[in-house]
Order: sequence, then C-alpha cells, then structure tokens
Amino acid sequence: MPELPEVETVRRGLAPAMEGARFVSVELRRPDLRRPFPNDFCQRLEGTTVAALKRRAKYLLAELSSGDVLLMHLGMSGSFRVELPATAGREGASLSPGGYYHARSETKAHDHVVFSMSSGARLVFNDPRRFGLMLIVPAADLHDHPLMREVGPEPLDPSFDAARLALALAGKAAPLKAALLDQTVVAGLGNIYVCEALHLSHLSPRRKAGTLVARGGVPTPRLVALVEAVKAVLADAIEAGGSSLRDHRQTDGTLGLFQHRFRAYDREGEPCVTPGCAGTVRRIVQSGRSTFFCPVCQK
DNA sequence: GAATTAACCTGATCGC
DNA sequence: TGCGATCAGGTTAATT
Repeated sequence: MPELPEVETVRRGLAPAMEGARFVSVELRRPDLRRPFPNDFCQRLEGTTVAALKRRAKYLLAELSSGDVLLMHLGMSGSFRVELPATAGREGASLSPGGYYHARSETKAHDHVVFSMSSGARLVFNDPRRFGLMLIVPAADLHDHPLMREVGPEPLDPSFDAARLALALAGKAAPLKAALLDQTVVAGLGNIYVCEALHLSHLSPRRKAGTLVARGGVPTPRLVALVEAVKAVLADAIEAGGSSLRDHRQTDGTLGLFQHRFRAYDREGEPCVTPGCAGTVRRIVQSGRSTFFCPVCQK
C-alpha cells in the first residue's frame, strides 16, 4: 500500500496521538526491520516530546524536542495502529471524519515496535515483510542524510511543475514508467499511482521519458498534462484515505477507498474507462513489476 | 553512467 | 485439504 497518499493518510492518523505527546516507553520486539535498529534507539526516544509529525516522500518524520528526528518508512507492508486504553472510555471516539480509534488489544503477529505515548495512546508498528525502516537522525543532519539527500521534489508542492520535471527527464532513455518510479525524479510515486497518472494523461508507460521534453529542455504539452495528472491522482487518493490492497488499513483500522477508483491498476482484461476508448487494459512487466495500461488510448 | 535485475522476507492466492 | 509455484505496494546493491 504505502505510496505517498497512504503515508500521508497514516501521518494524519498518527498526528493527533503523537504531536505534543511524550514517548513514555518504546518497545522493540525484534532487533531489526530492513536494517538493525540503532543500539540507542529506545533511549533516544524515551522522555522526548514530538513537536511535529511531517512527511517527506514516503518517509514519516517525527521532529523531537531533543533535536533529533525519528525517520520511519513503511516499506511494502508496514502499518500503524493507534490504540487507546480501555479505561479512557474513548473507544469509538472520533479521530477524524469517518475514523475511529482501536480499543487496546492483544499483541498481534508482526507487531515489531510499540510506542507508549503520554497521550495515553499506544502506537503499534506492524510489518510482516519487514521492509520498513526506523532511524534517528539529528535534525541538522537530515537534509544531508543518504536517505533524504537524493529525494526528488514533492509532487503536490507548487514548485513541482512541468519545467522541473523536464529537467529531470531530458535525455532519459528509460521508459516513463521506470522514470516516474525513480524517487530522485519525483518523490512518493509507486507502482499504483504511476500506472494511474499515466492512464489519466494518456501516455504509454513504454514511451521513452526523454520524448516529453522538447529541444532546449522545454516541456511539451503532454508533459504538462502528465504533471497535472500526477497531482490530481495523488490528491484524489489522499482524499479517499489511500488504497487498501489485501489487508492494509489506516491507523484507525478502516480501509482506504481509493482502490475503488482505479482507472488501470489491477484491471487487466477490463474495458478502458477513457470516454470513447474501446481499448482493454493490459498487464505487462517492466523492470520486474506489473504495469497496467490501455494500449489504445495511451501513446 | 545509465538502465535493468536480483535480493531482501512473509503471506495470500491459484492451480493441481 | 494440502502443496508448490507465483506474485505483491519499496529500496538498493549488483550486474549488464
């Protein structure tokens, strides 16, 4: 699940329980995720307060009163759930429109990290495939950190526009699909939303990325349309609470709804939804992963 | 140097 | 019902 809209949905779910709250205790239930936890991980968190919970690309960034930043990545299967103590009597209390907290429950399989906050909430990180990541970085070093340094522009930021994308794609021979998955080109897109944005802008995932840039690095009208499609697809997905494939949930346990709006992703063999298009969605494999597109209206 | 592939690890699903 | 093969949202190291 976790591409930009899902990470943003998680951020919005965690923020009320984290921001302004102190880490009372931090429990690691295994020594590593994708990488080992730092030795002083718990020690550096306990007693500090979360000033703000932000997002950059697919990373969650908890800014701490200690001057550190807790950097978290959900990988492919990571999720958080927010639990409140039963004694607080707030089961079912509204967290956000349409959202509800979990009542405190037993530990589940693949619960790897538990944050107990002074707000009374327990934040439980669950990640079956363990491709997730948690690190602590001094705030002053964040921008130069290897994981952050190369990350491209935020697609929903006004500074991300066709001119900016043209710079990144000029001369690129890689297929558009691969170029848009490259986090240094634009941050936060994954397999699903690349497929969706390419379908919406009627661009073939197989087209060479550099063909959308005219001589002199000038963006073509089709590149302008692609940028608009990326922004539209991401904004719609955030508004819907992200996509829920398989068992993925928001922090309150409810399912995201965006998968009901997929235009191309996971629709192999179904009719293309582009008005007036008689095509059928096809699945191909590019750089080892599934691409869904309509060969009739995506050129 | 750019582009592609393999690997990380587990769980769900599908066909037999 | 059980078993093996296949595939899955991301990142990155290794290879072409």
